[in-house]
Amino acid sequence: MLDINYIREKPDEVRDALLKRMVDVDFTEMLSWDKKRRELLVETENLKAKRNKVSADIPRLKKSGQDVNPLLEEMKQIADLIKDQDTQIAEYEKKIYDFLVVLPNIPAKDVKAGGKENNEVVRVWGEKPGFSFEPKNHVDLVRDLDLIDYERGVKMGGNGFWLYKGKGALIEWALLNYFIEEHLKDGYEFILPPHILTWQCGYTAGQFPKFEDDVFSLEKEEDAANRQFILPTAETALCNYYRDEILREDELPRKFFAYTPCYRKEAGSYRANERGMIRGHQFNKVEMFQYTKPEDSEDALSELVEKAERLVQGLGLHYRVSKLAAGDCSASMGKTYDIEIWIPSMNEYKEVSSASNGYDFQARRGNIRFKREGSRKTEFVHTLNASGLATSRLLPAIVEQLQQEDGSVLVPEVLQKWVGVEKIKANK
RNA sequence: GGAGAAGUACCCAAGUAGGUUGAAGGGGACGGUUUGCUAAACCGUUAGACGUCGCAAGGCGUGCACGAGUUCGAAUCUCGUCUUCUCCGCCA
Repeated sequence: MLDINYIREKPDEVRDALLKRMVDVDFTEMLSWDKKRRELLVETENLKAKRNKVSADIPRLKKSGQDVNPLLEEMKQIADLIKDQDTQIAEYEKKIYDFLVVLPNIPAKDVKAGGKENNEVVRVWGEKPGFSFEPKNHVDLVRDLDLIDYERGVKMGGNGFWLYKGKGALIEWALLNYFIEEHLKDGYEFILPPHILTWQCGYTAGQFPKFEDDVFSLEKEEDAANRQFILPTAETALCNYYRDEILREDELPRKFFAYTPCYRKEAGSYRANERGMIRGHQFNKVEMFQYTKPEDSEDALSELVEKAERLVQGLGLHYRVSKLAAGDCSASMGKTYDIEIWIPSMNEYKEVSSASNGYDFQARRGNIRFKREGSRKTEFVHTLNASGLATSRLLPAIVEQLQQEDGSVLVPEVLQKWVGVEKIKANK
């Protein structure tokens, strides 16, 4: 949620910033509602002050034997007036809320305007593997090596699902263990959150109300706040850990990570070139999350990117880091770096981690604040998240980048203690 | 799923024939006195938060789980919701 005070003071600045995301917003009408609301509010609060005063007087006057009936009559009218104005105020508030709630975050100053095409590669690690033979794509590789079963996955879950088996399941599990081990080393706290969340969680994270159609919802409850859905990323859960709480300065930064499967509808995003495990309705991910003081969030973002990079480096896979243009950042985020892994058969880099600074956007929605030592004021914290990492695209990258001429695949050294072998060979 | 009970500030907890409760009292925390230091004792402070007006000092409004309602006036009465606990049922 954007700060209405900021919009009030610098509407043009906010407008220009959102234009970088190609979102054109005219605040004129909204600000007129805001003005009207505050005028009404002042009036109504004065009436309430009077009501409070008179209501306190009444028992006293009664005691002294005075006739209070005319006063009661007058107060009745004031009560009606208050009620009427409260309703009007609520209407304005609703309109303002509806207007603001769908607006995305303001991009950071150093983020480029425009969409995807303006993303900027800031770093490349390793090199594209050169093959002296005809390399296979991951769909064939995982089938030949018996790591993934697409057909039976679809039989069980329908289109968009697969299942891991044997060494495939072991590699997947090894990846998760590897991530967990690294995050623990860095002092992050391990969380296993609920996989079903209330609507409020999605709201805080900034996914709702705009992107409700992207998640799997459970049966609809009439009461919006109690509606539940299956989480699309652990960020949605971790972002709500401190919802409606006030932290002490010395509690920050807070660093968490969580493992959960991620469930997404991905409606309409199927493309022929995304067969295999590039995009499915369910994938595994370890997610990092930080709550920081405002002045620390830039450094925290660097830390998260670095951590995610180190994980990929540990696997020995070629990747690059892109700084996303404003329009390609997700709605809640003001700055995002993607770590993209090389998938040889697709001749493309695919995101395996997205590290973002949400600044105070989510904190405002979730009312997550902190208080500085010795200060009475509260301030919003900053929230950051980064995948560390998503696995469903790592397995394809591993098998494709590390495939050998004989059709086998090398197991990255860091995973060997869990997988139990150095190389996966076809059974046949 | 069924039946009961409960939800008051950091914690515990009083408070129902609606009206000086702008929520008692305790604990804790913080400050002070005493002390070589600590403890104890004693004295004092402690509703936070949000909104709004104001250059400011400060004023006003809202707040007793949440949301509606009744009333001139609600922690207190009515309705709905949520959460927790106990018991029963079902079940991995």
